Amino acid sequence: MADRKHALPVSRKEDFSAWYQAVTAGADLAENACVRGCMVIKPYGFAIWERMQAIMDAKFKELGHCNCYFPLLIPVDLFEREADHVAGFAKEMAIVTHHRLEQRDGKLIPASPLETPLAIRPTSELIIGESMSRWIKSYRDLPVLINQWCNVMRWEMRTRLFLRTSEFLWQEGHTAHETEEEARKEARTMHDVYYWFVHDILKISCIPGKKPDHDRFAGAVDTFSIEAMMQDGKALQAATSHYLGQNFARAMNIQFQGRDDKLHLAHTTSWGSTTRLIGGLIMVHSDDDGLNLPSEVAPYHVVIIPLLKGSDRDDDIVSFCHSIKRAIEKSARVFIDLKEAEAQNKKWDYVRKGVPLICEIGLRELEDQSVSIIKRASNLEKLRIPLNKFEEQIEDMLIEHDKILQQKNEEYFRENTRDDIKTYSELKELFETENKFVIAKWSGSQENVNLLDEIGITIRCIPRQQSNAKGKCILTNEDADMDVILAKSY
RNA sequence: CGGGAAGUAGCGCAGCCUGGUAGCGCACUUGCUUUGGGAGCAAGGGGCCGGAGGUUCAAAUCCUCUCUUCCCGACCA
Repeated sequence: MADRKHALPVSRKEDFSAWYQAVTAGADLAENACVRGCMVIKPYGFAIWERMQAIMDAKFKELGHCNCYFPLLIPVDLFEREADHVAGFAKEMAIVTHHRLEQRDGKLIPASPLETPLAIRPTSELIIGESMSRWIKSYRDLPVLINQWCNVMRWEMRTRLFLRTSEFLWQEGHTAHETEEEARKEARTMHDVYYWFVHDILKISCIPGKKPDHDRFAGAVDTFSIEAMMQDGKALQAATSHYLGQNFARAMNIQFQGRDDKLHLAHTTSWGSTTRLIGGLIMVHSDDDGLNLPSEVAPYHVVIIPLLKGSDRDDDIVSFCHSIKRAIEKSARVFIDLKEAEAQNKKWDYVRKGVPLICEIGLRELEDQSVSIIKRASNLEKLRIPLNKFEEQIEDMLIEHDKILQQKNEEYFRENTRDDIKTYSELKELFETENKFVIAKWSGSQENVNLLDEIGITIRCIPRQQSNAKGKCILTNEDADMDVILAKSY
């Protein structure tokens, strides 16, 4: 099919970055807003986010978390309480300093300065901790397990739709526990939840692991992440969970009276995942025809396009489309596109939108009660089957769709992961021409970590799954037995 | 925030050097034709050329400032 015309004007191979933008625009997911660094998430893109939310939210609740909502604005002096935390976020903080506009010479000028400037939340550990400190008196009040779905703002220098925008949507879970063990278990559990979501739901091959010390969340004791490989070989951090120790409890005075009658600081965690996951989906599963969506998060599983010719059979064709919808809607989200437009153009639009199964229904299908199907994940392979078979097979077809996406990505992941790079010079040489995931040994020493900076590589994580084999550190050549993943990252 | 490029109709671009009433392709509207694979012909609609200032009789075009986007760095989910 190499000679087939593709649905996008630019391929992954030609220009990955332009391709990414073409997929995003072609699927009508989002666009740049008139505000610097911010995006407008359009209906189809937001529908994907809503699917993600629904799935994760149900899982969080199943695990005992409750949703709530905290203010967008955080008094700046709260940040003075946690030194590492401020250090991490200060540079990208947006601050509200005034509360009033006045008109001067036809221009609006901020007028009344605030006594205490307010930060637009970059994350909510502090303001949630402030509440927790009042909620928690006794060990009987623990654990506190909460989550919020909201927006946050980080003033990034360089932005890209979904991957890095000044404002983005996310969920942030915050929990407080009686013991370190319990809090560590929570951070680990949520790390598992994210792995499940990214791997099992989004069908993205990824590595769960711990961040090296120099790359932890600002104020955390341990940070865990999910590292996924994009189709240009770069790593994308897909979700993180943190064990915060007693750092935030100390800063915000989250104390409780324990079983021993004494006062103790709580152990807290936080964990988050963002609309960046959509960027990850795009860069993992899309191809030169556009987006490709795993069924769990696809707004529509099946789109039916009637082929109408302005004849007296048109009504019959449309009713047949409704029969098809009724036959399969128990097992699939179905949309009949009745918009007056060229059927061919609609077809290519839905190809770009990554709809798993696109059905074209005209006179022929009406005559013999069959369905013509284009399988998005199988290089637009076409087949025609009787409606009753379609009804029987729809679930299997979606499972097959997901399997194809998963297998393609697994294969790519496998082919682009190297475990044979043993020395820094080999590493340097490799990354001069290619982007790969490299599994190598690291001593854990901060010494020579700057060598990685020089070649634009980072230690993505210390994978949870360790080989336990002995070897030499790729940076210092000392004996080392810890495996790490090295890669370029987004 | 440093280095580079670009902003002209919804999208992609030409025009700018050498100032003189704003163009092309796609998309959109209408009509006719076509019709199982991203249609053809014809007629239309849509832009004070990113914004502000300056030079000039006259600015899309020259000058200054500014905003935004894209690419390469640094920073980050």
